[in-house]
Amino acid sequence: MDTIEHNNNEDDIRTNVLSATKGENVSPGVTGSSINESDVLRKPSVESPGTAQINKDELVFAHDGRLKESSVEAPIVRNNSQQEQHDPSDAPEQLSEPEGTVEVHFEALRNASDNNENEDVNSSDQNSSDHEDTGTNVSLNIDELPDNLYNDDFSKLLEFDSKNDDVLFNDHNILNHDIATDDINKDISLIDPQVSATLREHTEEDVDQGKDGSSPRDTTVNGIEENDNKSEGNSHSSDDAIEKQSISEDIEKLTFKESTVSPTQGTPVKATEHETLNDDANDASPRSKSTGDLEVNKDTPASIIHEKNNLLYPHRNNSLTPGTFKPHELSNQNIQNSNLDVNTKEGQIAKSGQTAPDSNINPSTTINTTIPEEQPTIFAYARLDFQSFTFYVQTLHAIIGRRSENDFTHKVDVNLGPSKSISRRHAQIFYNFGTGRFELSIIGKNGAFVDDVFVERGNTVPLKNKTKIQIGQIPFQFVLPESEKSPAAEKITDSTSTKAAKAAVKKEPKVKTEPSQPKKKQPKPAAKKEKKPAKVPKKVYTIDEIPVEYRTKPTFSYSAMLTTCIRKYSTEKGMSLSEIYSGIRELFPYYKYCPDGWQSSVRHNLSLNKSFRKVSKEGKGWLWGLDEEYIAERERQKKKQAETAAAKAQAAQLRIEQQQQQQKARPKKTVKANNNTNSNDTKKQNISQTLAANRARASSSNQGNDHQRTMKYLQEQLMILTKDRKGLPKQTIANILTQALAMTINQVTQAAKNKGITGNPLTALMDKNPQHLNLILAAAVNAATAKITNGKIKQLVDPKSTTTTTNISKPVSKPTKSTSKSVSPGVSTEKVPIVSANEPIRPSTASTAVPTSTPSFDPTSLSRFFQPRQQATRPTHVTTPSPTPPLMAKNNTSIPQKRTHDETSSSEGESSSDDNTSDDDDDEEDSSGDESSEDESSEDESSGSESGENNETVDDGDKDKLRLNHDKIEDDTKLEEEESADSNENSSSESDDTNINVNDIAGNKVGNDSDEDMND
DNA sequence: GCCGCAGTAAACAAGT
DNA sequence: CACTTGTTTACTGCGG
Repeated sequence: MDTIEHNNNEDDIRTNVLSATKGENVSPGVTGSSINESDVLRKPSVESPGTAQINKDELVFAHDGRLKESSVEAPIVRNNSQQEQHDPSDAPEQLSEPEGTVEVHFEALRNASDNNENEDVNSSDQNSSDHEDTGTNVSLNIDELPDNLYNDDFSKLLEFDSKNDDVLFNDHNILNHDIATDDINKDISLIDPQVSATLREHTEEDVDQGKDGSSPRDTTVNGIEENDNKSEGNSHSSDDAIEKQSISEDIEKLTFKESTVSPTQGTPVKATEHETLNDDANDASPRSKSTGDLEVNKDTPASIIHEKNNLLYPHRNNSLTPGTFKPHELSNQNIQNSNLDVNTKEGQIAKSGQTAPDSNINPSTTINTTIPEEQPTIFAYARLDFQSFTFYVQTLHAIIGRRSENDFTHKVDVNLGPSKSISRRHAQIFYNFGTGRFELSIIGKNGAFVDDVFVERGNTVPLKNKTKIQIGQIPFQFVLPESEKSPAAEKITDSTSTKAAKAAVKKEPKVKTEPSQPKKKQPKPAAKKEKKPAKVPKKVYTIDEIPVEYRTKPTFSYSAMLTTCIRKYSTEKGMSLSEIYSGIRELFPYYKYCPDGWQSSVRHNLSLNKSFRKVSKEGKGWLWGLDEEYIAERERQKKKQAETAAAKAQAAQLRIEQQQQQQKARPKKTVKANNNTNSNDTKKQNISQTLAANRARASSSNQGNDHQRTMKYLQEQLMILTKDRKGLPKQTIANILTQALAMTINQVTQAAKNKGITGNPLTALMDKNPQHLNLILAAAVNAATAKITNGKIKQLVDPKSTTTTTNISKPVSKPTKSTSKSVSPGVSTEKVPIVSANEPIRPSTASTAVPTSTPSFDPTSLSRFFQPRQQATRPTHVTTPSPTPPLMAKNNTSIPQKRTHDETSSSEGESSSDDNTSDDDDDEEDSSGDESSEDESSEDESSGSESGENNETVDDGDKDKLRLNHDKIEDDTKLEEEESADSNENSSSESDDTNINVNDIAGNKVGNDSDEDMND
């Protein structure tokens, strides 16, 4: 049951730790508890007691972010509690901090939001030193921020649709609403579909958070493994699952079709088996009716179930072959088709030939009322033998529960009758591809007995052949077809650990049932074997399971990630490999969901890259650290190169300009003597130099300026907005502001990102429609206030009163006017039309593109500003106020197959392009920049690449700044920009996680940004 | 087309 | 024996 994605011990353990104390209410982005990641990480061996680990199902993503396998055994079941969490209605609660703590630990938030795992962490424990410091050092990470504000208004504000552009830039709508947090989450549905989807995903993720850490093995209870993870991870409330499904229905369906398991493929099991297996062989008993109370769900429209299944279990390659049971006569097709019938028609035997829409896709559950002998074999994955009837599991997922007479929204596949002791959704049986077996997730609050062992709600246990289950007063037995018991099957399952097994799993895990007993009689032995296979390859996540923002591979190079990770989490002694893995997962949740393989790259990088060194030895492995000197040195070199390049370029530019002037002066004269011969060369030179210069300039000055300017503006506005503090203490205010700022940044950027908008939306918005930005800020402040004050104060500011007070001083250097032209050459040239989800919005582009502040804002202009770069280059697009630029729409559409270089380059690379240095290097250096204070300070302006980074990660930088701001605020609530000289390294790594926050990471070059911010 | 860099994969060895 | 860790090598793709 332990299908936990990371089999790896330490990692898992850590993650477990993180997820362990998952609070009951895990709010996607907001977590009251603060977690010290580093601490968490450091506790390698801490086992999460009783933590429910979530088992995520398998969705395979290629390392590059492509979806490799669609197969999803949907871990549909999850704890109710979790479900509740997901429930939008709960959201308000989520907002409030559990502990009523006024202080918001951003770190925790980050963890929570980014890594759901963190949420799990006990708030109390987790508030570790780092966070405690937060009082002053409030670090904002984008990640920390709740991905979504539970506030209609807010979400509205963030809608970037073409149609939303207006909204975004026009206040009126917003003003009409109360930003009271009460409304929060009121209806996610109102939110942009994407957003809502995101929300759901987040929630789910939250639920799943623990999964990474999932302990390799499940705890075994009397031979029954309790897989909390699974239960949580796998078990999503069916409702949620459905929702998800509905969201991605189409996609899923497609996938599913590919992966469709045809019953025919299965090894037929002979009727005899069935009989043997089934003591009750008399399945024949009229199913539901026979039992009286028991009913096979007819209510549940089979179609729904089918769909669900399809969606949930779209295993392309993982084909689980149903075995055959003799009793019924159902041709394969019939069976398939019949499923629906069965479901729909109560008490009736499925009839062949009936075609349900989806019938061919998947076999569904069937109740067998007929006498076995009379009937030919039935193809089914498993069978539930009740006293008076038999339920054939022909789908990979079946819900067992009490059908509510009135409420038809609750659908159950197996109706256990009216007894109130049975929840409407009391349990789910589903096939876990990860573990290669059927599992039972207990959803009902009253739990269930499995093999005479009580299983509480939220737990998932493996189902072996003849596993006895009792729900309420109704006992039944889970029976696998004989084929499943076959040694072959066992082998497959057993060998999961091996590559072959993995491959097998991916391709065609035939009957991946548990290695149940070769002999039916002994289910227990099977259990034994199960343990071995316990190590499931890795959990494969369905797209739906993966939060949108984590579907794309981070643009950071491994070296950058490693640098960031080590900076953030490492102690003097260094970090172990497993810790590094965990750290990366924390920082870049993408790696929680993607298939393994990246670890190899990590190791490769550690070994190969001189930026990393072995610090000390621990056990069999080394503890890795950074070679700051090397990094600094490299950074310097890059800087130099960049500078020289910039200088060159500038010189060239000057020359050109002079030439032009001269030409103008004397138009007649063709070309200056200076270069007829070299004209071409010079041209080239000039162009390249110009580009370089522009880049350097743009990145360093413009971007930096924009960034700073934006942050400053936000700070100021926040300060203004919160003039009336309503008696809240400084600390609280600081926290609120921090959070609000982070929320704003996060939300805006996220929204822009979702819309495929590139550039720095914040800056653009600030320039274009500061009023709107203020509204967003106000909403964020209120949301943050409500959250931080636990709802005591719902509205700290009146959005209506927001006004733009400050003049936004734009750097002169910026190309103000034509957005298209203004775009820095370097940027413009970039190919990437599409912005990957991950791709941080480039501030630089946006900033540059952003026309100088214009008094009147054109709502439609938003699209212009945030157009993908390519478009940006094109004047036409820019000029045309197309409400919905085609490109923009991409958002979630799909998991980027690969992170395109564009993305990477665009987000990070763009800046780096100047240097040409590999991203990694840049990143590293950048990060290293933290190390070397000089670099940082200087870098801000000088290094184009870095600046680019900054730009890229506006959010990050913003966050950093936010943090700073908070500090400032706390101190005096003054906006003074003086920055205490921060010890770069220290601050980054230890004193404040803040410096090197996830945000930073997200922003690619953490170090620089943060440093800059700090310095600035 | 060459070169360098980065990413990926694989093989292999060593340690636990 | 299985797994992790670390190193090395080879290959590929991209960009300059």
